[in-house]
Amino acid sequence: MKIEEAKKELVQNWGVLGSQWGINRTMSQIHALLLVSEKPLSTEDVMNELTISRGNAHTNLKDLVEWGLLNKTIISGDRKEYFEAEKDVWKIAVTVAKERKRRELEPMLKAIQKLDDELEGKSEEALKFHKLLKDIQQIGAQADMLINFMGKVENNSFANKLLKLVK
Amino acid sequence: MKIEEAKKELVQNWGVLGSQWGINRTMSQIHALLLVSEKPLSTEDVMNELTISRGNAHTNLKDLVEWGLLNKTIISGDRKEYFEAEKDVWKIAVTVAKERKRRELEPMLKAIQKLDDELEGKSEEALKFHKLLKDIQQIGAQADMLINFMGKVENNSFANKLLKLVK
DNA sequence: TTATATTTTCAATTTTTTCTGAATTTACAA
DNA sequence: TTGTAAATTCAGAAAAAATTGAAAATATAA
Repeated sequence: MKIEEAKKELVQNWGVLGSQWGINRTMSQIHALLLVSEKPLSTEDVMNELTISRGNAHTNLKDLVEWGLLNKTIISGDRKEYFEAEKDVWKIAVTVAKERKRRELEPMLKAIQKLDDELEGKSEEALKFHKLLKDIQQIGAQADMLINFMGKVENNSFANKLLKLVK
Repeated sequence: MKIEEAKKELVQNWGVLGSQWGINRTMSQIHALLLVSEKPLSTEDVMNELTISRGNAHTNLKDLVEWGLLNKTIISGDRKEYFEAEKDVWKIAVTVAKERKRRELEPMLKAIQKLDDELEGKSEEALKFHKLLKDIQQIGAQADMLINFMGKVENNSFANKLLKLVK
């Protein structure tokens, strides 16, 4: 298989995976496209590569920058903006984990805390429900620790420690 | 806040979280409903609690059983099927992680393996792309180890080891 | 400045996903 | 068996999400 074809397939697969995990397919595809691109691409390049509209390309590029997965770059003598992706897959994983925690998990955990604070009654049912809320929070806290740890170490260091942990 | 109201809110929040992570909102809500329910519920109960149609309730209950998050139970002298949820939040987390890995991550990793196997050329570009594929696979392998480990230990044991790891 | 290239916005449209509800099938008690 | 309650299916409807494309705003080189 030619490299161009292989890259196209990766972009497709990445798009599918994203959509299964609640991330807009185009956004994942743009991310993959820039991940495999040797050089920064302009909005126009992205439009052409993925055959999508200007508005769509623009919105998703902007979102990816907000996620911290892309950077804007300037090419001197060129008026256009260019985008390039973080290429370190470990860093990408950490960034995505942190962002999803911040955007989606944390609001949920806050809501649970609020529920627990406001919960009335001392019935057995109330106690069970309280325990459920605490259990969910505990798992949230563990995920948090894990993500923080991931953010602090390099990939290989994480792999080593994980290996020891598993044994 | 009354317990019934608190439970309803949890069901709503759970639904939102699910939809953000690519899981149909109704499915998450049904799961939460059974998670906070003191007793098994029938399809009819679920329809009434969430004000959804029979078809919708049926399909999502079936899917939840396939995910391993619900069990069918029989109440003697009653012709209806009842459903009850696994209540151990740690086990739920492990089940969800395993299922998502099996259904979504593994197909992606297989596709990547295939791409790598079939990749032609020894150009610098090809080597870089090859490295990218390997890096993605490596992270997949780490996620796999982590999930397996989670499946083997209890929640508190995991928390302890994680704590040591982080230090 | 000014002309124009580029970016941004967003109402309307298209696509995808989810849901409904009635018809069909299946399972059970008598 | 037979009658009926419950489970299952699925075509069409509704809702939600994504996308388009053109108009407006902004930025830059000359």
